[in-house]
Amino acid sequence: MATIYDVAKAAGVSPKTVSRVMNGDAPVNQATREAVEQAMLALNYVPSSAARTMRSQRSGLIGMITGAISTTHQFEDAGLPEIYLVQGAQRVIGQSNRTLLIADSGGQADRIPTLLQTFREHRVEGILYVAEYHREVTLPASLRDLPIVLVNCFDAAETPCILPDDEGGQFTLVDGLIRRGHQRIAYLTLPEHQVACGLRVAGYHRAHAQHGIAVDERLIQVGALPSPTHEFDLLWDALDRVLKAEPTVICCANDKMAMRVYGLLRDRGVAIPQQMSVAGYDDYRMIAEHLHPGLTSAVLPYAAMGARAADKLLRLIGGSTKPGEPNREHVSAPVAWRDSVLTRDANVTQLNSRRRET
Amino acid sequence: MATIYDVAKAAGVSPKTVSRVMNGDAPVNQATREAVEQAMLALNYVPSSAARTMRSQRSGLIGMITGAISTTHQFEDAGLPEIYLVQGAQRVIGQSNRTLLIADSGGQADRIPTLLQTFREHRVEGILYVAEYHREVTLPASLRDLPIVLVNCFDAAETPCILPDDEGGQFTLVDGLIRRGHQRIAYLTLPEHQVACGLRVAGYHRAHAQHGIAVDERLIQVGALPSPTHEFDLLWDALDRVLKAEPTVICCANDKMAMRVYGLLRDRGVAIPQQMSVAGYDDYRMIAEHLHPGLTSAVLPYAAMGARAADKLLRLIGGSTKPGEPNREHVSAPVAWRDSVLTRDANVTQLNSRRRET
DNA sequence: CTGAAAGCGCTTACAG
DNA sequence: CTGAAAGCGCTTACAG
Repeated sequence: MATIYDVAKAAGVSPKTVSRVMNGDAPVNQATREAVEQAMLALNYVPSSAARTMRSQRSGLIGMITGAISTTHQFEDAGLPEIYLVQGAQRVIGQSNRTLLIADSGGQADRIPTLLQTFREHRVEGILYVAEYHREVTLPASLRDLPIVLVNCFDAAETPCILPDDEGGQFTLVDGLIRRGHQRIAYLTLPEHQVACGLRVAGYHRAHAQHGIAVDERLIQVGALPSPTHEFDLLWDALDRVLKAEPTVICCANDKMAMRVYGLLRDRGVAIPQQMSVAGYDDYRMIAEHLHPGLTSAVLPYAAMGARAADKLLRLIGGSTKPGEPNREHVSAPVAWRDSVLTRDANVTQLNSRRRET
Repeated sequence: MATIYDVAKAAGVSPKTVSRVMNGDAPVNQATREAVEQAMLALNYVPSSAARTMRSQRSGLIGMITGAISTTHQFEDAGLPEIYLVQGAQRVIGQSNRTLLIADSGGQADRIPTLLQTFREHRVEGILYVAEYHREVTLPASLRDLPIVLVNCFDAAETPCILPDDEGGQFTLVDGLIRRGHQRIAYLTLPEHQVACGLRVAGYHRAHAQHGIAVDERLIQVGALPSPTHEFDLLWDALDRVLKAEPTVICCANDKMAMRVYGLLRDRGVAIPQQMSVAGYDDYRMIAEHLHPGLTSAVLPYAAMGARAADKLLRLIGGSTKPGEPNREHVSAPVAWRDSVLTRDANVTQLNSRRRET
């Protein structure tokens, strides 16, 4: 494999000049440059990032660690759309001429130290630490010396992090429902210990308050268990309870629950959306677009979160964080309106066909 | 940051001895070893993979390239479960003490050369090239000099590849349906130009032949378009046509289509599975487990394919491919049986509750 | 605008 | 079982 010396010799210059042409770190005479470029092409020269890293002490590598990519699914379903998170991060990192190294804990927390060791051997310049769902985490103490941004999680030490705006997402959804003529809005929530649960319920209340509508607490029921065992039984009962409070729309904690609710409502002979509107959360397109009718859902903005996190990390590394920049950032997202929600009031503007609003 | 020299000095040995302790490439006296290990710990020593790579000329890096992770979704839905593929590959590669570098073409083919350049700069030892669906590809000529294994795709040059056994998967599904008392089995297929379509239809026919059942060709209809536009209209018509042939079960080209069929059948007042059984393909658990009733589906074994591909690549790199090893390997998978399929014949053993068979 | 020398931190090749 | 010397392929620091 050709080295910088081979190129230098072929072009009749010094290695340092070849280096200058590659890196553009100093002016090079046009003719010299062309000779070098020709030599590089002729020799099929590919610079060695190992040599570059060793000498410059900068690897150009960013590590992303996640148990998300492959949880064991014992307690949680695969959070597959988090791959959008990878995608968003990679775009930003690629633009900064760096490379993303991805490590997967396979859902086994005890593998994380090994993965971090690999990152260290590769001298990563910073780390993106991704959680499979919005939660609090505790970082291994060994991570304290590296620039790090948490994604979809936060810690007590106020490590910089990027979070979804769960409160705002549910607010936007419920606000939109009210604007479409709904007044009795049921909410089948996540298990109460989940961070997202409290935030979204708060958004649900804020939307009601803003429109001066009193909340009937019977409309809010837990619709999912921490473990998926007997999930359908629980959901069936929760659905029973909210139906007694006579809602016109049922908000579900996520799209998977909405999918189950579709089945249960149809078993009861309830037509969607004519007799009951349904909404989800996450906007997993694999689900939302293929359900019939299409599912209205609050977007969980994974790609944007990944991009924002990468951005923040690069600024941490570059030492260019803005003065008043908060450690915790929340990413907002619109609602994807589809046909599962009926606009009830004929006087309300027809907003109902596949449109997004913020 | 501590170097091997710092460790050597602290332990009172030569750098080469430290190297031997780390790599286990030669016997080291027990006492010496302990002194070295203690010094490494005390100095918080982390070896530099850049230095190691440069001197040894082996990077320990495997590149995975995929447009899959982030297609633009113009023509195809996100093939998100392919993340299982990453997971399967990473497990095997991690076991070989190597590190996986993942690059994402973002669905833009013109970005691939840049990504490959990055891989080359990092001196990857081999490449896994992943397609978003079972298809033929043409590799860039520049890839000819690197060990490479295609995953979910193949090329005319017979590059080693790992493919799903689509024929066998559909055979297993239809065979299982027949054993459960179904004789009139509808099949809503993929668009005909798709590689998987022909293979699966062949599996459908083989299962019928094996049981001596003549195939009514009206039962086979194309249920999806290459582009998702007007997909529901097409599916509605295709469903109409197969229903006229009076099936007892409808096989769908994939789980997403099955999800749409659930909705359409229910609009017609057809109960699943009491009046009509339904089966899918892919076993996307995010869909199959949350539909009501749970969807029977042929498994698309992404994790196994990733692992097999990594395995094959490592053998290519190590020069330890078996003598008669074929270039193309097909990965078989079972069917995940769930409640969407009714066992029709009371005399048939009850096989019907959430079991897997090969 | 260009170059000569040194060094990043390991492992190789050799010697004992 | 252990070590001294050299070199992997770049960029740094300096000089002109």
